[in-house]
Amino acid sequence: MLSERRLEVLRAIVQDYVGTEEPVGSKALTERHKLGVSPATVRNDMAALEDEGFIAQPHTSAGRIPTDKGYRLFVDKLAGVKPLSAPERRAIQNFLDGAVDLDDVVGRTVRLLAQLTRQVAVVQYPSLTRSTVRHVELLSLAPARLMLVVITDTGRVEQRHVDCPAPFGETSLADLRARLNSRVAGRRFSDVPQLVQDLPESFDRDDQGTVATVLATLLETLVEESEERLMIGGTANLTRFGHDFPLVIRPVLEALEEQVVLLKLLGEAKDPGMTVRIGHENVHEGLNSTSVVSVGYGSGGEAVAKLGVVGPTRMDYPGTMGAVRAVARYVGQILAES
Amino acid sequence: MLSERRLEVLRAIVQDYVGTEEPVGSKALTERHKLGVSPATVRNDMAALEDEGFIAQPHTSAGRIPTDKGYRLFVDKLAGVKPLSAPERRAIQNFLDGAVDLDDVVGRTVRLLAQLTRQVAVVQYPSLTRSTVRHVELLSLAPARLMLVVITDTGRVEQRHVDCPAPFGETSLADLRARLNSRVAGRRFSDVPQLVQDLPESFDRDDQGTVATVLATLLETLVEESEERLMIGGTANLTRFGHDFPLVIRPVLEALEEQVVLLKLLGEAKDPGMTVRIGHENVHEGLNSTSVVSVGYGSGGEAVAKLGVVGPTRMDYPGTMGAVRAVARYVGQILAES
DNA sequence: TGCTGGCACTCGTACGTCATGAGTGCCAGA
DNA sequence: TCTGGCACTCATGACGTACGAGTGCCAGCA
Repeated sequence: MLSERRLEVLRAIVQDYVGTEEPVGSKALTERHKLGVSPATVRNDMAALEDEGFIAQPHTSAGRIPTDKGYRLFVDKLAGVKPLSAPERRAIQNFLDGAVDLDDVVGRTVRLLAQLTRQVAVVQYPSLTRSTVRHVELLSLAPARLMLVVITDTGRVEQRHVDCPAPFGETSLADLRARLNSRVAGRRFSDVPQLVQDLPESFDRDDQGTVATVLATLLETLVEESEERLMIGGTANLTRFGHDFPLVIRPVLEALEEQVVLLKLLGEAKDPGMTVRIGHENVHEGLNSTSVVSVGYGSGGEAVAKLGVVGPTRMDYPGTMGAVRAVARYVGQILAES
Repeated sequence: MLSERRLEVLRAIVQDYVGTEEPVGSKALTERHKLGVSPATVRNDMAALEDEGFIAQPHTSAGRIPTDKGYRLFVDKLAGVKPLSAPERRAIQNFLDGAVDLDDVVGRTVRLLAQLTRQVAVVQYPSLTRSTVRHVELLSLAPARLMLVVITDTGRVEQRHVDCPAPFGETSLADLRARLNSRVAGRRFSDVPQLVQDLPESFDRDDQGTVATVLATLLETLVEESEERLMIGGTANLTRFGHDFPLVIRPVLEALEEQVVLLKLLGEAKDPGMTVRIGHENVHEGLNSTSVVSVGYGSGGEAVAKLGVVGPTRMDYPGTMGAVRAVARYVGQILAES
């Protein structure tokens, strides 16, 4: 087990390195922190920390930098979550309050998060499957062509075209619309498949095909992965990655463009609270030199989606975690109000 | 006026520089192109081209690179638009045909354009004001709370909450919905303000306030600039900008994050055909080292929005212009079908 | 047993020198 | 008007050197 002081040394190394972006040596450490011991002692501690794999040397005669394992220990044991200041909190609320619709909420959230953390922000739209149905609308575009619009309690709107196997009258349409809504409105999306299962049977034979097609389209919109959407922002902050950034930035940008990768990234987080993935803990290779801080958010007690930031492993973890948590809370509030 | 051969020299310089990313000298030029004259002659031509401001030297003993003015001449006089190959065209069509809704169409278009041009792609959603209304839907969320959903012929869906000054009954709601649709369905959005102007008068006094509020919200969604949306992609291609890219990439990423800047960029293009803005021709400073190729697209004869790419001034103009034009055409087709 | 000062050693960085060669401008001659 | 020749410029890369930050180790001390 590492002694109290060695942990203190690790904390000091992480803090200094995050601040300066440069390997930190024993002398500089004793000067900037009141460790109460000499550089020589710190050197011994550093050697021990290096043996354990918490820090590393870029090259022989340089200072130490934390490894992923070192950051992990720092996040788990040595640092808390830094709460935002009151003015910051007020700014968040003011900024989010002006949103007019869901796209606007998500867009503002992304910008806010990117600005607060000075990193790349990722915000997932509220999941359909974890939301409840507010309304299902059916419109006739042509005799055998319908438009299906689904609206959730979180303000999300999805629409699909439906090509009917046979012409579908206005009365049948009104009928289907009414019955559909009476069954699913207010219910959770995940329950919809069962709730509508036997619906076609109660229609005229002529209309059964169309009803079945409509329902099939409805269920299609709920398929996991294809129903997920997200928005990213603050990519300009990638330029703050460090000196070696030309090599690092490309795979990160590529990863950020693949929705699938990002969804996995956010989805991986099984913990209902905040999740921090550091460097190689990220499965995706392109993100091996980044850390991801993510958390669920929701209008009620339950999370309907996730949001987070992607930054260099050398990031201000307490501050970032504080900002992510605070933003998630306010977004949840906004959604609940709408 | 520049002689025929000097123009030929400029064309050769542009082509070589775009290919190699390195300043091109007189000797290399005569070797790679059949100009029929010696390097010394080419040197004289180059000196003339430099006097006219079409090319420049990074430093004394280096080759020449085209200036913005040089590229401009190249685009205007020396190069055509390179049509895509048949397989490429087929690939475009196949890829776009799979889209399920407008978001999907725009998303696919962005990815396609980024992939074809290997540059950053920007696609604007069909403008509301230039589309026609397919349907307006009103839903009751609470006694004094409505949701307004607007659907366009291009498949775009916008929704807004409406807080009513007084409770609004189901029958009034159905009434308003029907009257609203009979007036505006199939009409152009830009005509909507006049078409609904006198609508409140025909309602009971109790409901007039609510009707007015609904109409105000409807008109709000049509306000220019706030109604515009767009999607970008292919930012990973920014890493192909060149050696000096760390300095260049940041302002570009920042510009790309500001919708306003991008909308201006696309909107600036007054020409109904393709527009090319080279380097400093872009008003926004961050984009001074980029070129923007943009073009309008639409379901009918008229453009409902624009799309384009942002890349280094040193880009393959004929190829890029060909790809942009082809994609715009196919997107127009897809929208017309939906 | 743990801390400290001292000391030799490593090695990345900065700097100055120098040779190389690509590329130019200019000029005289065809 | 084009061409070959020639002197000149200057960025680039290789090489050697000095510097200094930082380390590991050891002997001495509490």
